[in-house]
Amino acid sequence: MDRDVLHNRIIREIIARVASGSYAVHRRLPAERALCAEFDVARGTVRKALATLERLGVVRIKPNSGVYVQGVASARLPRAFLPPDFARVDLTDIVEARKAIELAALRRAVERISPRDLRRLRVLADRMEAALHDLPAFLELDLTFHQVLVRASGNAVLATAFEAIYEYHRFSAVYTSQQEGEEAEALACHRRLLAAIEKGDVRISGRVLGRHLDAINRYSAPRRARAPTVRAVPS
Amino acid sequence: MDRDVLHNRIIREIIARVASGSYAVHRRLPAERALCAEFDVARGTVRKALATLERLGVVRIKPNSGVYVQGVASARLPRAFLPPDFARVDLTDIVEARKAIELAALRRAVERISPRDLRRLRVLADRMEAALHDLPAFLELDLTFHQVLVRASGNAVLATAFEAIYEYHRFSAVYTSQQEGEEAEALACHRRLLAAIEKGDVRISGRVLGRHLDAINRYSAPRRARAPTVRAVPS
DNA sequence: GCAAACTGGTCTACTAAGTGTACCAGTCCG
DNA sequence: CGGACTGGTACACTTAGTAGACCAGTTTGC
Repeated sequence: MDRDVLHNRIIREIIARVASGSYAVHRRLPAERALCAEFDVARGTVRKALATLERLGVVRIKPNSGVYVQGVASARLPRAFLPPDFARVDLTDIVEARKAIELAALRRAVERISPRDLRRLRVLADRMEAALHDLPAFLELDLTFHQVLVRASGNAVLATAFEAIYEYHRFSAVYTSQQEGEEAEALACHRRLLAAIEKGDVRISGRVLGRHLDAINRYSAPRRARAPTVRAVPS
Repeated sequence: MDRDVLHNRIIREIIARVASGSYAVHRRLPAERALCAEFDVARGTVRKALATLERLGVVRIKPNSGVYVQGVASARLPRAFLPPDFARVDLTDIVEARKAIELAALRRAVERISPRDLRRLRVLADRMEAALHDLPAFLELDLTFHQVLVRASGNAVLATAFEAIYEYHRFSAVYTSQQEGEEAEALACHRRLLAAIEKGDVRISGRVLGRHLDAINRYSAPRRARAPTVRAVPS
């Protein structure tokens, strides 16, 4: 029963944001005080996290100026800061698990989705369209879309399972090499899926979702398909 | 980002053990010092957890004698001590999620299970046979069997998802009313499943596992099929 | 170009959680 | 009946985290 200390959780969160691209390399992080507000945490706690992140080479701290992202690719990150067993996971594992959970959730969601959730999905699709040229934002909206869909199943157990593998999704940007233009196709998939759900069509919606998830495998850069650039070190 | 304090985790663990039947009602808990050793925690921490459990009505502390299980059925447990959204979960939700995850894992496991894991499963089946008349022990072995099976898939993402819903499994004893005799059938299922895996038969093993999980729904006491006896209270 | 706003760096006082050890007084069982 | 075991209590200590203040460089907007 080792304690999951607060500043370690912040470290993991920031690493995930860098890995997912939502904190871009060489850009400045939000100021310490802003991070405190976001995580609802004292400044000392954030500072402890940032100090560790600098030791790990994920960020560089410029006094009186800001904290700058160095990137996560070259860093050797202790296992504790990565999803469980990360070294042994590849993109197909993530897709396989997502398909298992999301397709099961979809079957229920098609029957019992609420008008409110349906509206939410539509709004998300619109926001994705607006974010077509901002990859990190697009990916985040994409994930949120899937999350809302799973919750719409009304099965809290499936939702818990989905949430548990959320970390892997965020890191999957590490494997993929999604290009401009592919977002458009992803968006179209979501629109088709949404339409099928609105019609209550289990078969079509299932097929669309399945193909959409399979497509993720195609984005993977072939040369390092099984070799993530983020390496875990023993400690 | 609220902190997950250590004594709360102990509270949850003990509640889960009571709910699953592994700590039987009216029986004595392990001594405080024994719990300390098991959880690798100081005595003050265990005592804090026990004090809360007594306030919740889950146990009764008899000074100089021991801590006795009162049961969890009549208790009103704060949400924080139950699996997420527990009030809205019924047995079919748990089975649905388990099927999604375990069947996906099985497909992989059939192809790539290691001799070591295969041996482990055989040992577990034997131990289940030995525990045929000790329901709590039997259920624990049952779960371990499924856990090993999922891990044998080699997909850490699926394993993470399975682990995340472990809490629900443990509480599913709350819903079920498994009787003597039904263990024998469950054991037979596991044996058949094992045989199919050894033959590398995806179809048969999948069908056996699917039916086995569906059978859980039949154990559910019909009169309170959707109404768990463990109630959550707002706080 | 300069002043205000903002940045990370430092310090202090405080609380809560958890460790580890020790000793007490009842209970239980061989 | 005595020793082992039980929960109850106290104490000194460490660590994590909170909350607030102030400093000295940077950045930025007027």
